[in-house]
Amino acid sequence: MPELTSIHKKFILHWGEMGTRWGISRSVAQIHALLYISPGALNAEEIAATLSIARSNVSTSIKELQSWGLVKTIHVIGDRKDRFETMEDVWEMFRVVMDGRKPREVDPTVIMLEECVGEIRKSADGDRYTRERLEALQEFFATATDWYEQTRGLSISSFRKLAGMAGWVMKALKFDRKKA
Amino acid sequence: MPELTSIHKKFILHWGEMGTRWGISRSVAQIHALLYISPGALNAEEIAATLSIARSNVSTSIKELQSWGLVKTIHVIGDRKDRFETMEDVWEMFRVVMDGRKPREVDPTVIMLEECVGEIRKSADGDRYTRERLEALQEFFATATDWYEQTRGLSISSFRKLAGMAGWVMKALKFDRKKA
DNA sequence: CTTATATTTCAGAATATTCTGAAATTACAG
DNA sequence: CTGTAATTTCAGAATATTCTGAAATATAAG
Repeated sequence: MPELTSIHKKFILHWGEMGTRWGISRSVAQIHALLYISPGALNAEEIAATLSIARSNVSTSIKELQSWGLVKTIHVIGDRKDRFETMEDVWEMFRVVMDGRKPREVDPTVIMLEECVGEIRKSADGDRYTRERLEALQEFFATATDWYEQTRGLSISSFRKLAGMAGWVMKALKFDRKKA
Repeated sequence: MPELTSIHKKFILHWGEMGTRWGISRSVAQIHALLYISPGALNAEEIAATLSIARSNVSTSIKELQSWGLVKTIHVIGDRKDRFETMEDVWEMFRVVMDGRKPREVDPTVIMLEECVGEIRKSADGDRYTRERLEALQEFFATATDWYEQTRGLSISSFRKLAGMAGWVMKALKFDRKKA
């Protein structure tokens, strides 16, 4: 990406703002956006120059993106600089992000809930209401996790089909309910 | 919630931290957690005292939770203070959050992508690569939105069934692929 | 080994966000 | 009306996060 067109800028800036809403720093999200629309891998200097951010910031941000599995390093013979690229497939990108967030956010929450519910069960007085609420949360996370595991491997086209089925199932269930 | 048990504290603190990772301020998330495990509606003073935060902070945070549709005001005769409660059903809670985030985050992104792709199509040179990448994003958002609309109304039990079907579909599709 | 190039680290500056407390506003009982 | 309780607003303090630039470290060519 030698020169950014106004469209490139628009996309990168928007992606950066979206990032901040999801707990991702502007630089990290902007770099990801830039790599996403770059036909070839870019080196750190290019990224820094294109986005007008410090070289060191690129280093740190790239490391974070790599830790998420979103960016890979490319080596080109005759070029000592590392080059970076991200995946083209949005669906894979989404899965990678989910896979990255689950162990950092979902798993610790599930553990916390288990610990809390476990303690309530042990105690004599047994805070009934809290227990019910936390168990409801546990069920939610169990369902969500289960669902994610079941669908993780689906291609985008399979997923589209599944969405169609979901609509059908929903209608059928509503019909059942009316009958009952 | 007159006195918080250690379990209550554990849950509230964890929920608060999770909030910060998802772009929700600690106070807002903690108040939500507190209301979630409170058997009855609480007034602002009680919330402030229980969580050791400023009364004004409660006011602002409650307003934010209300703007998301996560908290409702309850009036009790003989009590001039507003009381607040949140929904018990986690599934509904999730849907409300999704419904709240979609117009603020997904819709503007979809519009941005439409604008960008529209401009590329108009221009003579037509940045092929960028166009492909942005169209891929559009497809992703279209599928996700479609899927969400189809499943929005499902109960948690229907959703569990759907997850089972998804597993089945995935296997079937893998089988097809091998045959082809 | 020396030197040039590339990358990382990290202290502190810049920035952004959240929170507080005081003042203003609103709501309503008497 | 008047006075009191409740709520909201908002300027600035407190805090947290992000970013920069310089120094340290690593890498490899000559």
